[in-house]
Amino acid sequence: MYALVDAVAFYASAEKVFDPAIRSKPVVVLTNNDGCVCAVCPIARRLNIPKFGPYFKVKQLLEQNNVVVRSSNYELYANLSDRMMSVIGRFCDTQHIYSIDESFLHFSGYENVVKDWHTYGHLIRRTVWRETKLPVGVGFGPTPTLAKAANHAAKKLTGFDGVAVINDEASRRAILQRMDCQDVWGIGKRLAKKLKIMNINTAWQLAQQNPKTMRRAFSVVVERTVSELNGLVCLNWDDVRQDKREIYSTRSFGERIYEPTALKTALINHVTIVGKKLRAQKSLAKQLYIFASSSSHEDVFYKKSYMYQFSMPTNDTCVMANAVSEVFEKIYQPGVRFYKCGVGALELTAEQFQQSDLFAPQQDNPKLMGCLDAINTRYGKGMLGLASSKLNDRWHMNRDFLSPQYTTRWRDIPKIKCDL
DNA sequence: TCTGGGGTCCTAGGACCC
DNA sequence: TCTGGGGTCCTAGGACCC
Repeated sequence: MYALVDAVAFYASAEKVFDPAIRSKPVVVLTNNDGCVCAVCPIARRLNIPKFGPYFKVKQLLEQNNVVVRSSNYELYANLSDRMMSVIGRFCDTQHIYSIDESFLHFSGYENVVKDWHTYGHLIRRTVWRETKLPVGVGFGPTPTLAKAANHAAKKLTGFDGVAVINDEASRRAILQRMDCQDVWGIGKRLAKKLKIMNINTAWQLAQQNPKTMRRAFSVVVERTVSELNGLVCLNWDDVRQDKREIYSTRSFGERIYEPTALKTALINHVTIVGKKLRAQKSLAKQLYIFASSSSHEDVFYKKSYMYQFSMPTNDTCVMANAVSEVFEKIYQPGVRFYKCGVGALELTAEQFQQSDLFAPQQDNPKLMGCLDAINTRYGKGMLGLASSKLNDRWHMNRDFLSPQYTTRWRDIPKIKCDL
């Protein structure tokens, strides 16, 4: 049995944790630079605000309805996510954290431990709420895709109250018949449209298709989805949590930038993030993709990228920063209103298989990187970094509606007034 | 006045080579 | 006169997810 546990509108719910005054109000959270709406709490959902629609287009609607608007407070969300995940992890000995607010649980050998999945799901929900004040939905199913479907039912369909279980033919049918294809994990807008033409509208109808036919018509991914909907596990536990094959860090700027130093500083910061993620996964990159662009909404769209080949795979931030410096002139062009940039690590290999090269000019320094990571873990990120990442930080994001970092910054810790 | 997220995986198609 | 393959590498962009 698999379970998928995730938070209801996580970012919006996280904003409510330390601010009880807004718990009964409609709340939305914006993406980086306050660009789009990315989380809509259940109360605000009634206003039909499009998720990932640009903020400026719904600003008026939000104001008219007294919706509380917040910028993304990643420091807060990351910390609350850690707390939530550790509570959920107590309910199963194999947990896989799939995203900031979702985790899969794999129950193997629990037949005699858990008598009733509904009761167990409600226990998880109650415990997470009591200990973190975050509302979660819990879905159980015999495959990861069915657990996802049950989770969807738990949160979106009437009559489920936060927990749904697919554990026999009747429950599978009841839930899949009430779900659109597009609500199935792995079926997006485009595929749903094509399926509709074939007169496949509900998840149940999709499950009735022949997997081999679906493979021919679409891809192996759709074939697997259909099989999973029928209770055949295709995404095994190792697949679900296998290492990433690409690691990116990209970001748009708070304001357009023109200066080379500012752009270069931003790129070095991205390299720092990618390096850290690579080392966390114990991977090395053979290639580094480096790009910068103007806005795609601009009349003339400018984008330049460069694929850097390392002489041997690396996860050393200094080596990667040198690569950025080396190719920077090929990417920067004076006069361009730069809007976005980033780097990606590609062609990843495992650290344990590193082949050293006596004559390589490239100098990796794993000890230095280990020390860097240890210091930043201990004293907060950004405590120790490359000088070139601090030269000019005019490119920082806009976060006009930011809440305090209640749990990660001393001066933001909530104070309780006590008049005796 | 201006404003439009970020990450990962996959594939079609172009360029180049023999 | 008419015809002309296959592999590799790289890139841009599609598709999906949260």
